[in-house]
Order: sequence, then structure tokens, then C-alpha cells
Amino acid sequence: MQIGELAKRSGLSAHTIRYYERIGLLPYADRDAGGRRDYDEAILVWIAFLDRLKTTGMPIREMLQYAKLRAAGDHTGPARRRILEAHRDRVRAHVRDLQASLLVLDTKIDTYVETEKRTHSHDDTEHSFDEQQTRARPARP
Amino acid sequence: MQIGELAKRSGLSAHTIRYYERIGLLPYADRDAGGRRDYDEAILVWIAFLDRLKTTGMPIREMLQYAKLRAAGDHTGPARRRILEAHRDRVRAHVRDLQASLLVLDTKIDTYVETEKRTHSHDDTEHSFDEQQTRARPARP
DNA sequence: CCTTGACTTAGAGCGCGCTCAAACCCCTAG
DNA sequence: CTAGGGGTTTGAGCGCGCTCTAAGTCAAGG
Repeated sequence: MQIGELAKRSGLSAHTIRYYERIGLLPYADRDAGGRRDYDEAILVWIAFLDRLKTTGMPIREMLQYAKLRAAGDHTGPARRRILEAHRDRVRAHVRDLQASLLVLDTKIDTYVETEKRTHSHDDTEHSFDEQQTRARPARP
Repeated sequence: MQIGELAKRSGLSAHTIRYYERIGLLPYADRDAGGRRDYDEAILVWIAFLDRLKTTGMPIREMLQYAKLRAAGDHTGPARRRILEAHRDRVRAHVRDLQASLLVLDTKIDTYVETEKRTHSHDDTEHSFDEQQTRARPARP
């Protein structure tokens, strides 16, 4: 499989794949006779895992650490586990944060909905900076 | 309240507060006799809300849209509501994503833990690129 | 043979969200 | 009177994670 197909199948762009290889997130790929990268299906599994780390907000420099530990041999298992555990904890905390924020959003949206129900437009939730300079309610004609 | 205290109380740096004012996220603050920004407590509420939007991943340019609608008057309530609803939906989707990823992380961590239980270090989860070049297990001395 | 198009490299550029620097002003305490 | 510590402005710089450009190579199809 060459880079174009891997791009399609992995969802990364070919540019990004090369970039990842350069920085060490992806292995230096074998080249074919013409000097082109030739990938094995197996790489897809690794990329999928990287994607998980990425979507959960792990910075590249930390993925790199993980990748290097892996490359360093089986004995680094515990260190890798600790990285993942720390990351998991951060993700959990982030999820809690997001859920709290969702409640706030829901509440805020509700106040907008209530206001709209009362037909005439009027917003009495907490004050934003423009409150002073807000021209008097434009009293729909 | 001048900018230093607001910085302390809001958690933003004074630099960031000025930057937010420049780009329009925060109102142009009143200046005191000496030309310094003089804030009212009320600003804290708005900053707290911006923080919610920020921690839930709303890009600044969208917060700006929201801020401008608010400044445009009460009649923009429905538009603001729609922005928040769209954002809420994205956040919900993201939370689901994160939760799915947490399961993956937990599973992966478990395999590390299991491996460690078996005392000798050995990792047989899916293969990373270094598998070929991995030196034979360094057989703890 | 020639074109097409997918690939190669090194390196520059970009969008985001700050973050800091330089040069200056003003107030207060010692 | 002076030193210090807050503030002001404009504009440059930075870290991140890509993303793209330029110039070149190669293999297959017409």
C-alpha cells in the first residue's frame, strides 16, 4: 500500500503522514524500488490508536514519548501504562468539565427559549458588557 | 477594579485581557483619570461565560460572533440561541467521542496491567512499527 | 516517445491563541 | 526627589499541528 491509499484509509493526509514520519510518530516506512513508501496494513492499527490519543487531546510530544518507549522494547510496558493512566485521568477530568459546561449551556439556552416564548424579544440573563451601550429595546414596529 | 486585580480574579492574564479587548471579546473598558482600565464586577460574569465557551472548545471567532450579536441588541436572542444550540450539540458529540476513547484507553491499560501481572515483561497487544527492530526481550538478569 | 499523475525531498508558511517586548506614563511611599 | 510598581500602547514573536510549495523522480498508458 502506498501513501495515497494509506491516506484514504487512515483519514490522514499524505502530507500529514510524511510529517508524522519525520517527527517520529510513524516508523520510517520501507521504500519500494522507486523510493516510495510501502505500507503494511498493520500501520492502520497504530494510526487508529494515535487518533484516539489525538482526539482525546494528547499533545504530539507526549505521543512521541509513548512511541519511543514502545520502540525501546517490551520492558517499557509499565512506563507506557503510566502515561496512558495519567492521560486517562486527564480525559476523565475533562469530560466532567464538559458535562458541567453542558449544564450551563442548557440553562442558558433555556432562558433564551423562555424569552422567545414571551414573544417580545427581551433578555434578562446575566449582564454582558454591552448592557450600558445597548440602545433601548427596538420595540418591534 | 483595575486590570491586575481583574486578572487575579478572572484567572486570565492582564496580557490576555487586553488582547481580548483588542479583538472585541471584552468591551472597551472605561479608563480612569490616568488612562487605566477600570472594571466593574459585572465583567467577571461575562468572562466566566467566555471561559465556559473556551473550555468547551468554541473558537474565538465564534465567541466573537456571539459577543457581537449581544452588542447588537436584544433582538438577536434567537440567533445567539442557535449558536449555543449548535455548540452544545458539538460538545455533546465530543463528549461521546471522549467516552468511547476512554473505553479504549481502559482496555489498553488493562492489557498492560495483565502483562505486568505475568511478571516477565511482554507485550502482545497490537503491533507497533518497531516490532521488527525490537531487540529480543532483554530477559531481566 | 511522451504525457500524466502519484510519488519524493527540504523547507517555508499558516491559523490559532496567546505572550511578550519596548518605550512610555503615572501614583505612592520612603 | 526618587525609586518602584503598577499601568498604557503598538507590534513582534511563539508553540502547536499541520499544510503547502518547489523542484525533481518514476511507472504506466496512449
